[in-house]
Amino acid sequence: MGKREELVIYMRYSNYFMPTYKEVPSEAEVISHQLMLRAGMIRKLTSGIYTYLPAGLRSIKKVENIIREEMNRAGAIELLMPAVQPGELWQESGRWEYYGRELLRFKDRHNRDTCLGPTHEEVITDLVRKEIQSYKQMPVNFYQIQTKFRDEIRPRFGLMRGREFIMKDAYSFDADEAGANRSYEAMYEAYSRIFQRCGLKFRAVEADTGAIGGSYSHEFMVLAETGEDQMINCTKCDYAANLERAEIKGEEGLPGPDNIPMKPLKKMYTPDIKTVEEVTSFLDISEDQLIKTLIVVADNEMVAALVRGDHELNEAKLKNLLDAQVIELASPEQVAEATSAPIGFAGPVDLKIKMVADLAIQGMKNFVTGGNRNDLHLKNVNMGRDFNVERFGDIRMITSRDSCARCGEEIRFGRGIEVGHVFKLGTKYSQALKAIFLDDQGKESPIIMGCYGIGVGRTVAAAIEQNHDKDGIIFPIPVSPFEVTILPLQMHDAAVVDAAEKIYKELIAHHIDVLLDDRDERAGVKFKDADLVGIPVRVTVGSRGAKEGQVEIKLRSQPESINVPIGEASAFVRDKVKKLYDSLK
RNA sequence: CGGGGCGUGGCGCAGUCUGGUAGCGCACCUGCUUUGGGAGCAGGGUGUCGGAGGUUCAAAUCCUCUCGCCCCGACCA
Repeated sequence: MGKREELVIYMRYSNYFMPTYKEVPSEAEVISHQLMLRAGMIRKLTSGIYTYLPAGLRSIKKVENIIREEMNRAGAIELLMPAVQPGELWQESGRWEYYGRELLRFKDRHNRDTCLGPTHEEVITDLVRKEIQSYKQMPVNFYQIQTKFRDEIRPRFGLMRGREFIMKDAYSFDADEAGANRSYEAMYEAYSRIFQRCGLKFRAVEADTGAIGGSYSHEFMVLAETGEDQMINCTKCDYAANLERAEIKGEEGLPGPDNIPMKPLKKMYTPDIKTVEEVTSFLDISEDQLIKTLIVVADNEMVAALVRGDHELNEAKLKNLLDAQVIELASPEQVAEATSAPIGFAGPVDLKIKMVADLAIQGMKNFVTGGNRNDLHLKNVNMGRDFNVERFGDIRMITSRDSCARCGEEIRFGRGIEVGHVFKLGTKYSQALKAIFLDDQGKESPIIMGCYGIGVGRTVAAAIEQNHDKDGIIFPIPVSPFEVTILPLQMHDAAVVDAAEKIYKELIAHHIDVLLDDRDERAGVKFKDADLVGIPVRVTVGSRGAKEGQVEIKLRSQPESINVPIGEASAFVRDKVKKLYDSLK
């Protein structure tokens, strides 16, 4: 940072703007949201849309700068794309229809379809197809830090899930698979460094690729109980995945022993018995002797998905297995149409639509299913004899009884906040938008892409979620709006004010971000605010100490404080600051 | 989009059922005292009761419509 002198005046609390709340605003549910409001970092304008107040903006900028440094170090090049985008491009990529209602669309004065960019694959690919023709121009990786807009169904948790938010997005372009993999690895490494430097406890987990599409991806999850995403990790090896993606591999996936004889099929009268619980208790069987038949609509085609009674369907996995764009559970009317029975009585026997089954079902014999007729279930149903499925696949949610898909050891469930996501996109967008290059043989191929996002505001929120106590935020120093705060407790005592000013000026001269709380407030108020905002290093200057030439230095993260002579305070503080940074390397 | 809830001073809320001059705490302003963990006393200002329409002698309160926000669900980086 340059121009330190200009900042000096702004770092006096009396000239600053950091309006704090004593009370918890009722609208805030999670701790990071409450604390950011209370600490005067953000204010809401409307649902999911926030103003970053000066202190909040400082934190945001700190994260942005860390991202910038690491992206640049990884060889990515910064640019800035427009927030407003022509619908035409989205129609060309096919996402105008598939992106859904989060894409905020409107018409300009010429009645042209227009949208606010929720992401920038289309725009960057359009740029690249116009500018890059040869393998010699690659690899290249462009990134930007920019405001995105996604018209979320339900914004919540402050900056954690806003509609308007700041995101770093990067897009890599390579001439071959090996290069694309290197680009991906470089971003994976950069992300690890970024979150490490932000002082976050995080984990990279394998993830589903979702609406953006593509072939391979990792999510960077900040570990937090209040996280919106569930994930699993192996207690032994380093396998970790989000719940949608978590693979299941076990002996149950193998065909069962052939020596269990098939019993004759039996019809069971089950009046108004619909749910798995009702059926199993009515027929006195365990849940794993039952097969659930779930009817879904995959790209307008009805498909039946079979999973064991005690298992849950994983729609993301099913979507991938079926290679579908959109998948949703069928409505009661659609279920009735497909099974000629109300919901609760669907079964695979004599079902006319496409059927796929979970791997866990392969070994099952003599199980119970719905009978495709009101109040009817079937007992002793067997695959092969009574019905056949088109294919088997891993289409269920992982459970705590499952073991690690890689090494077979125990897995653990946890929650996290997704702060970053890296995708290997492949050629999905380059093909759709015709971003073609000539290789060294003079042959045309689509460029191989990757895309890489980081939620900047979400990263700040996640840091707070992970670092706070009953008094407020305990900022990791790289993310804190200020590195140091000085509290002169008696503004009418010249010795106190002089000592505080002296230390303040010395720290400024040494390029430390310091906030001097020169308000004419009582000591308690200054302490409470300093704790609430979570500035990592606190210098307290009181009358008694000043008379003896001492000030008190305390870390926000530690309970104890230490007295230091006024003349040594600046050097002592700078050393503390350095150590706090060093601890995150 | 479905279900639930809430809109009363800057913030947190009471008052609404049972209509009758709009209140409390915090914050804010003035004065005095106080002064190392969100001070005390005294005085003061602060409201289109989300908006529109209706019922009524009279509406924050009852009725209709509408807007906004929050929570749960589906969905999603």
